[in-house]
Amino acid sequence: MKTENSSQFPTTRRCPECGSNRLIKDNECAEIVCMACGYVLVAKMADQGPEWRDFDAEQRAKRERAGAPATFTIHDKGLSTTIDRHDRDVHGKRFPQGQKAQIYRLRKWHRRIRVSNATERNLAFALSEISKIANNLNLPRNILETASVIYRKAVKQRLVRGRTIQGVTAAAIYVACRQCGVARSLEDISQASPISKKEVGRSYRFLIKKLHFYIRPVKAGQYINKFCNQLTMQGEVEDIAHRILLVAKELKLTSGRGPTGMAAATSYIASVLTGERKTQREIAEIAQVTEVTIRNRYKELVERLQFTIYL
DNA sequence: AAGACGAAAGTGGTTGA
DNA sequence: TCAACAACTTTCGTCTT
Repeated sequence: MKTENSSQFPTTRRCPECGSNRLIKDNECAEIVCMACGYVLVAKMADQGPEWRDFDAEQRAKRERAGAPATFTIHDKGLSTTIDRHDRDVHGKRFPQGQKAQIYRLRKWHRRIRVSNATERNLAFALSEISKIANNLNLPRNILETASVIYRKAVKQRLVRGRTIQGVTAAAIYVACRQCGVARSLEDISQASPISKKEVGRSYRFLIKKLHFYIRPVKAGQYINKFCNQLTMQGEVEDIAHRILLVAKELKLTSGRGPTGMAAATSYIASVLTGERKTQREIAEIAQVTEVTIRNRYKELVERLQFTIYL
């Protein structure tokens, strides 16, 4: 089972499958997984903690002082002041009649000004869209924040002009996933939004080009984590799949091959080797590749690995 | 009957002229 | 812009368990 970037999940919850309380939160895959049997309690969870961390009491005091953490997911970064509805001053005294009307007018204009110009309206709409998609995919908070920052950059550089806000928001989410190493495909994103896969891809390429982002290709290893979890396979299977992948890399069998196909094939071999057999179809469905691709990778691997496998 | 295998033709993306 | 190309998909018949 993966350990780096994973943390013991501090909870009294137990695995419904085996009853173990050894649950880990895998931030990379955004999942809560049982260490004992590999059961996925929450596939694609939402991170509910604050996005800042404190390392000592002093830091905590400093940060808590400011109230809610500043967030990029609300168009004014959540820092807006509102004039409340109770017609009382700071001392709790009621306003005199004349002042009441004045306060009412102030409140009205304040509300109007908050979402005033076109850019602000655009942001307000887009950021709610981002939240919607992230919620649909149950993505952790940091992805939401990252996507929001990316969208703000896009707006700032006037990149949204001429394309749909929803298209750009979907692309921003995808960029955020890639940047944070969370394996989510264009397909996943397009299913969680009203945008087609093609359009998300187009906006994505446009964004990384204009914003000069460098996105590392998704590693097959990230997909192994995802697939093994979704197939609820033992940690051991995942571990063996990783080892097979490592050998495959050394033998230069991975270059030019799709990472999903590679991950699917290694997961398949690992499942066969451990006796926890999954069918090619099952894996193909999760990995969104065809059985034929799994077979092709599998064939190449077995041909070259038969003398190197020492599992 | 389900799963695995593989051939053949088709598709979409990348690369280089 | 276009052709060549490799990877991948779809389809379908056959073999194996």
